[in-house]
Amino acid sequence: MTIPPRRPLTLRDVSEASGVSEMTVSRVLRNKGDVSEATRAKVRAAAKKLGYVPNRIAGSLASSRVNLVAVIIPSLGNMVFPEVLSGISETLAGTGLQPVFGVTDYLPETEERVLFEMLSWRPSGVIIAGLEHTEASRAMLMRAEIPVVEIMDSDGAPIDACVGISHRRAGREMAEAILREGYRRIGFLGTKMPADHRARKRFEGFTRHLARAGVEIADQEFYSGGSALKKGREMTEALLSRTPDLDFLYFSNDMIGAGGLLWLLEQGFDIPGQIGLAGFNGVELLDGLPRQLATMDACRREIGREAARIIAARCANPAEGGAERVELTPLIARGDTLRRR
Amino acid sequence: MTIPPRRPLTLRDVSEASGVSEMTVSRVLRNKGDVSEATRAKVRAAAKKLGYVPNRIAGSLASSRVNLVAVIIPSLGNMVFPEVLSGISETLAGTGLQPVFGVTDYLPETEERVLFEMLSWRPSGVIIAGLEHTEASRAMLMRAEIPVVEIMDSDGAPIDACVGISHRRAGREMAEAILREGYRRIGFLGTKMPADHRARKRFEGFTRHLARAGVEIADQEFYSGGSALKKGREMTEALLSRTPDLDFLYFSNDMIGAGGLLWLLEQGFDIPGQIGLAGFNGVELLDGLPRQLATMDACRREIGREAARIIAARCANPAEGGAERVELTPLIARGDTLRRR
DNA sequence: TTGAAAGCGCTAACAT
DNA sequence: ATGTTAGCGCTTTCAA
Repeated sequence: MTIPPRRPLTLRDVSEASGVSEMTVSRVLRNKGDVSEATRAKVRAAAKKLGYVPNRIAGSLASSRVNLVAVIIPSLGNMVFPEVLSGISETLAGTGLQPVFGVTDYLPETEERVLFEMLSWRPSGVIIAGLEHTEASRAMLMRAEIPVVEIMDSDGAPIDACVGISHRRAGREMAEAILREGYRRIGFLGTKMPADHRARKRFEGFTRHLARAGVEIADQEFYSGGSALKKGREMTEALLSRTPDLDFLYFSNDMIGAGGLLWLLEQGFDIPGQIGLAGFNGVELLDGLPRQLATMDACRREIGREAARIIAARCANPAEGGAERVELTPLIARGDTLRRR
Repeated sequence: MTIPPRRPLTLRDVSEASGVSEMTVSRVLRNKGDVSEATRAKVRAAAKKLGYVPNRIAGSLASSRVNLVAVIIPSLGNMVFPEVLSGISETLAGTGLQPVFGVTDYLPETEERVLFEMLSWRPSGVIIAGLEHTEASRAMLMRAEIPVVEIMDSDGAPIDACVGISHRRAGREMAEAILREGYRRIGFLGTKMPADHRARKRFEGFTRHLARAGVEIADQEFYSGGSALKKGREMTEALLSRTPDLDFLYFSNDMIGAGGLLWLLEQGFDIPGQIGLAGFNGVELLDGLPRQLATMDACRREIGREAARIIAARCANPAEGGAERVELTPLIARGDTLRRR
């Protein structure tokens, strides 16, 4: 019985154990170059027996190739980002590339720090949420000379590639749909998050279209922190007790929309006759509600997939392929809460 | 105006731009060793102006120190793991350590692959969900000579440290509480996931205690995939139409419990008189439901914090500190759905 | 307080 | 098909 070493194993250990040169061992373990079947078998056996785990730090330094893709998102707290991440993992799975996640909490300075931290590992690409970054962050991304895909949003000027939806347009289309159904006394419920640029843009697109039709938001309510479902209830109650004649509530996300819906149903409101509702995101959760909340699909998984596809393609062939711009089209799902006519 | 270089900047570039030796530049950027204030300033200015991002691959190879902590979890799809991750990030934030997440989809072979992948980056520690792993995974973890914390579960033999709750006990305590309230015709609703060992253990603890009291599960229903809220509804309906005399439903997670609760309320059931309900996890979402579902807090954030604390401590002082075992105590929250008496 | 030399564990490029 | 050599960009160690 051999005594297990106190230090991590190296190629040399496998080389000695198998009687094959380090270089050939390296080739076998990477499936690179021609190695006879006999040698491969010897090496594989030795590596397995020893429990050798290659040192990618050394490998990456030597080859100046890193199989990591940095993925930077604002939050894990709501269900929107996990789905984007799934789309990314799923698509990257077959490519040898590995996603590494970083979370910014919607703070630009944190984003900057996380980005610096990740770039210091010299990843093969970056997928980052949003188009708004600090000057320093933009500078880092531009200097990095690697594919960068900004996701979720297409209203603005991307650094490189971009996959997302237009939130201004999403807001506008929802406004159109609401007006078309004949609603006029419209309330808005959202988050108190100046740094959530996508929510802000939806709001802008929404109010702008209303204004064009001569309609103004009749009342609004904002929240931060806590259970979104509960906040949705509370805000809805507050809004309606202050402005009882509202005939429509536009929620900036489905979770608060669901809370509002539950509360209104309990109170015996006639939906969508007396009051209509809409949220945003198209989360799976809505399927289980007593009524189908109207919403707009944010194409989350699709965005993840596309972004990963772009990164993978650029990594496989760095020469070709310019800065792709993919604008996805989110469709309104009218559900049961947006059909007055 | 200088022409930006086509290759990533190195220490040497900063050295040349600042007129300070590479070694001293390295010291400044790491805040290590004594360097005069004047030199520091020169170096900092040069690094900032050039937009230098250190190469951690080279740094880690040279120092054989890596600031990464591998975090391996089964899924991001439900809200249980994101909260664990938050606890970890939060606690690691001040330590210079950086979490890197990997997802296994509840597949042992995927776990093995992800683990291998992560260990090849020579992380400073591993946090991994569960106590059940393949032989190869266990072997890798043991050879790695780094702190390993298995989380979420304490029913079993950990490889090294361990932070979690006893799911058998959680199941047993819920059974006790249900029986104590006088319920006897009990239905169980859960997931079709043989690899979800924690759900399995809760189920075992639950049925075992019932058996001791001479009670058997009257009926059960399992699901996989889809919106958990919706599945909760559907399963509840199916179960009650098959076995109408049930007086209690134990759901293996809060999301399906919430679905069941909503359906029962719509049908006009008297809760908790006619039928009682309980879930598991203590998710924030429950706060916004029309009634407070009884549940058991799985201490998710706390588990993340503790695990991170252990890793950080062991990294700071590798000598001392054996394999800590932390068993947290999940408390029953009776809510509105578990109080017949 | 600063610098020079050696080498971390691997792989590219070039032998053989 | 296999081996040899020379680094990758940084930090450790030792010297000045």
